[in-house]
Amino acid sequence: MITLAEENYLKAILSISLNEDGKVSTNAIAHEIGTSAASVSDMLKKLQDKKLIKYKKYKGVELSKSGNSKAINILRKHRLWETFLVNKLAFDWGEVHDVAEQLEHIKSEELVDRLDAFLDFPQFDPHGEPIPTKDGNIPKSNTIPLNELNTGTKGKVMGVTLDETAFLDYLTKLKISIGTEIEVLETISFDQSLSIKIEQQTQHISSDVAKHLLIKTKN
Amino acid sequence: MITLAEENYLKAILSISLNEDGKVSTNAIAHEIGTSAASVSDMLKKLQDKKLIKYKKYKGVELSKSGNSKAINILRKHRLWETFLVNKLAFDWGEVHDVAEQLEHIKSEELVDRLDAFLDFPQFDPHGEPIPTKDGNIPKSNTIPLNELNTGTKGKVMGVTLDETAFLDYLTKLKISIGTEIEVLETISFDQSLSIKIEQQTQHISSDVAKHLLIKTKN
DNA sequence: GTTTATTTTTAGACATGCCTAAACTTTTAT
DNA sequence: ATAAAAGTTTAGGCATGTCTAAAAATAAAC
Repeated sequence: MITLAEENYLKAILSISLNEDGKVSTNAIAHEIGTSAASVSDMLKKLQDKKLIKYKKYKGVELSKSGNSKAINILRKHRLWETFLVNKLAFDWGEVHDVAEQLEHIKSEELVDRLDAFLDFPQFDPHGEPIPTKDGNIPKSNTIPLNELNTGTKGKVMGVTLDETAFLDYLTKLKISIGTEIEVLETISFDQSLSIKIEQQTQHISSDVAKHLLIKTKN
Repeated sequence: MITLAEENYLKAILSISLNEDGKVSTNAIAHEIGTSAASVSDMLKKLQDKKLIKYKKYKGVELSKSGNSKAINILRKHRLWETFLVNKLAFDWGEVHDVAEQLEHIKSEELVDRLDAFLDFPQFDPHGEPIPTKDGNIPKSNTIPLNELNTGTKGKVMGVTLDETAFLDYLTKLKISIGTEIEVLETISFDQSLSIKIEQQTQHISSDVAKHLLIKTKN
């Protein structure tokens, strides 16, 4: 039986792996989970014993085959529940993360399958993030982060890659949501910040914000 | 913060209180939860410290005001989730209990409110059991257990008061579900078993089964 | 009203998952 | 190439919630 804490570690390792390549460091996991490096070391030993990760002391960690499929399944459940909360219960996209963090640990394959069907087998969650399929595939969408767009390019916001209330609330303030049309007016080479046009208005955003916005360009 | 284990103890105490009156014994709780009396004793001390129960050593236990409202809220969540699973996800009524046992611990008042609205504020769950309202009221239905009906009486099954797979599967086999019309043909005084008519068929059931079937008589 | 049986509580242990402080590796800088 | 810095692991502790075995309190039986 896998515990709640173990599931959270697997999810954290997957989440870090998706953003950067190579082995995942103890500190990165500690930062992601909000715990001490010592606690992470403890847990890595346990996950190693259960063959959920590949781990050599001081050398970082990666998910094993079974650990990866478990982690992807948690991600799948998280994103399906977020979709449910927004599409069926009319939650705001900034409000759903914490509840989905709890719901993702409910154990019932039947429940997930039926929820998936109830939602009409969505491919992307309310933030535009791909929902892994039952067999572990992660749908690809041909989008690129806003900060990689050339000046003058127009496109549509297809998703965000950060699921934090503060970030999502800021987007709401900027009148940015899924589907919003954006044009890159200027990129400041000094700090990679961007001037963009949203609904006839000019806004200026940092590269930190831009890199978490997934854009589909018109071509 | 209330822990998962504490919630389960409160729920168990409430559940026992609803079936029999007077203080709840340590053994009864141990039996309900499936743990040892020693563990129950330990936990009762903790619940006492948190003022969730009224407890004197060796003298049994009852819920405090705040403990009662917390327990009723868990019951409310359990029954709302069961309703969701059956009405929206098309689960069978015998399959939902274990999943609802997990879902009932999700912490979000907003979620419960929205779920309630999404389900159109149901008063009874799929087993016919009353769903406590947000303010803690438990709706009454004018039903009586089948074993208390007089011979010759006709009525309709409005609910069951036992949420066990084996019991619910047996009912399915007898073709008994919510709404089924039943007539009491004969009661055997020796063992209180009953002959009943269901959909033109005569069946014989034990008093153990009959007492868990809630009937609304035609009058 | 004792004695016996039952129920309940305490005592001592154990697993999980977290912590801080100290020790040990690896990496970086000079 | 060695010293300093950064990262990681171990050691020892603590809280939660469980267990078994033994002690204490209550209830039942004679």
